[in-house]
Amino acid sequence: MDTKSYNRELPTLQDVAREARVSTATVSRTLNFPNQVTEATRLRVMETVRALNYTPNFSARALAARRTNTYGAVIPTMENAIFARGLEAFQKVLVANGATMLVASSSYDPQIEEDQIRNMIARGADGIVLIGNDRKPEIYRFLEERQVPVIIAWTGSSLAGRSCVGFDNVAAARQLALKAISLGHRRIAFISAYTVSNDRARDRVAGVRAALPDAGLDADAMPVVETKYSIQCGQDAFATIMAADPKPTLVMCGNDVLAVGAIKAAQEMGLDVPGDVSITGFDDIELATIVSPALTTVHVPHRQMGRLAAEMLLAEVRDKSEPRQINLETHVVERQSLAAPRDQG
Amino acid sequence: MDTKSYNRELPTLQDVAREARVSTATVSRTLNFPNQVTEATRLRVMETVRALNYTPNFSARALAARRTNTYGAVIPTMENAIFARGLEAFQKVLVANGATMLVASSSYDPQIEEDQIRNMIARGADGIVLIGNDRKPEIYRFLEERQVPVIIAWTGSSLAGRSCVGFDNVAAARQLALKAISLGHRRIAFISAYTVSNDRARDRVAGVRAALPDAGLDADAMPVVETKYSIQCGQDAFATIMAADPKPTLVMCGNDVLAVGAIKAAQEMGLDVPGDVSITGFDDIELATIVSPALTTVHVPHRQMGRLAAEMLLAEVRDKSEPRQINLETHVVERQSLAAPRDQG
DNA sequence: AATGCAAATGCAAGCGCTTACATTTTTTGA
DNA sequence: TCAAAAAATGTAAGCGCTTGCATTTGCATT
Repeated sequence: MDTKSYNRELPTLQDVAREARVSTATVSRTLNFPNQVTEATRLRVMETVRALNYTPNFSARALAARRTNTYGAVIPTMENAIFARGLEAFQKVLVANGATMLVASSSYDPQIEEDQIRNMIARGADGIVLIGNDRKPEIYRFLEERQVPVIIAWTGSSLAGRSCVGFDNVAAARQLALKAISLGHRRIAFISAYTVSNDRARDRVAGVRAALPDAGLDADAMPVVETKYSIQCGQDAFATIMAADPKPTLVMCGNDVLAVGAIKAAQEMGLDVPGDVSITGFDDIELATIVSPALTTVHVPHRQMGRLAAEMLLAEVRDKSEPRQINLETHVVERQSLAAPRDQG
Repeated sequence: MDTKSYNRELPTLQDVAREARVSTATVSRTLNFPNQVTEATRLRVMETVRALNYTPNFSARALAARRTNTYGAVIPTMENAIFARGLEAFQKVLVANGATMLVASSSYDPQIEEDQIRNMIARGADGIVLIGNDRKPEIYRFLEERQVPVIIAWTGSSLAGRSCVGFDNVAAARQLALKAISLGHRRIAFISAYTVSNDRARDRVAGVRAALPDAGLDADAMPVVETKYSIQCGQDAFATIMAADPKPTLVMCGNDVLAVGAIKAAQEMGLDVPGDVSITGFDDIELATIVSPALTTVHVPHRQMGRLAAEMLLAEVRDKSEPRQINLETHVVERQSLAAPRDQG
């Protein structure tokens, strides 16, 4: 026998059992349900565990227990701080409960998202967090078939009694639009992320549209440019929008990243923000306070969503608790990028 | 028997084997080594797989094969875009190779980092990426014992022949400092992250110190304030530093986030940047171009590091390739926050 | 047609753990 | 003090897959 590789073999639960002179069942129980075991046994087993430097093999545990203690999150991108923070909070709760997080990003691509979801399930995720409602029904069917608890985040309402934790994108966008209207804005344009398979983006546009009739405006007349989420795209979209005549007095953006791009573009065009044109964002990430003028935007409770998503998931898996729908508050954060229009044409 | 739960049972490899009239070994081979199997068999098996909607159970696979096809990354924080981007690139390569990423963040806390590392290993990560060299020797011993390949990222040099992919923090910081010195700066202060158990932070300070003698300055005389990485902390640290007399003409920062805080603080104090005081960053994240004045900083190849880390890890695990040490280039990005000092006192 | 060899397939033993059920030990209370 | 109940422990059957080795099949060669 090869001594070297022999030495490399990791101790198993069997080894611990033999050494501690108990059965493997007792070792397992000591590790998983310490109070089902006499104190004397527990001490002896734990001592052996330490002595052998034993660590349980999670694959074996998962296979036997039919549970991985792993929870997945499939997010659109890690590059936007808003998701990064949600994740950080999500992870914190999981770790505090002895669970592990699996992360994957889909780059806003439905096909990649589907692959990632299936992959996570194949890897035995006990539960999963997804962003937004929009995806093929068969994915939901698949998830139900596998009986994997799902939490839809970033939206306050979901269909079919699915759990969700988020906020009302329509209402939030509407609220911001109403504020702008009350300041006197009448020519409003919108830079949105692509709305196909992105209900959050769609809802935000819809929210602004919903506010327009209050000011006697035609909701359908609002110019909307759709693009990808990036600063550069925001810049380009802004240029497109400002080519119109008459120009809008306010350009609302689907998120802060686009808004930062818009501000940059405006400044490059020699326009004063908010003097010549107002710009608003959505999310309230750190960027919003850094850019100059600071962004008037909607504050989204990212950390809270991450934390609650983890708690709900754990509750559903461990305590078999019922699905819940949590709708959090958002609020408009007023900074400098939105002001009354100079000419109220 | 409960029909419902019976129906819920997922098909196993056994089921596929029975249905396709082959042994389980053949199904396994069809899935893992398709070219070891006749085309006829392969087609029949794959057809059955589809018909039964079979998905392999990763825990069982991992247990039997002694490999999880999972790779871990333990990073200080997800909230800094620089790590988020590295991760995104890391994941992309893994996914393209049929592997999965496990992520954990340590909040710059060595104890949490250690726990996370052990946890990832317990979960059977086939390889792991860590940021920087600084950690207890026993962690490295543990990793060696388990024979888990490790890649140290964010630094171009590592001890004991360990793999690394990164850049020379000392040289990069020195280069930036030299540029500042050539502009005429003599009173330089530094805002650093805590340097305990953070070799990158230490190296950056050391790099600036190394540049000072060139200008006939005393390296040890440079004021250094250590703090946590956050905009707020950068602001506070800047205030502390500017309380000195004479004030520095240049405040260099350990990363862009701190630098943005410093710029904010300067502006709140009514100081013009770079007129009254120059400020530099490190990392070159998006923030650096958004803040006004835009940051002069060191560009760090985050995406490339993430990509290479994944490739190296896969190579070490799958092809048993030897550890490599990759030292990437960095370069100074000149923007507006660094200029010649007004008074060359 | 017989032979030899390589390729394809099958057999069955685990991988390291959990857990239903059986057995033993301890506790309880009359 | 002793039987019954409760608590602790043990037994052993898997969980769903991979893989070394044995067997069968197909094909080229003689």
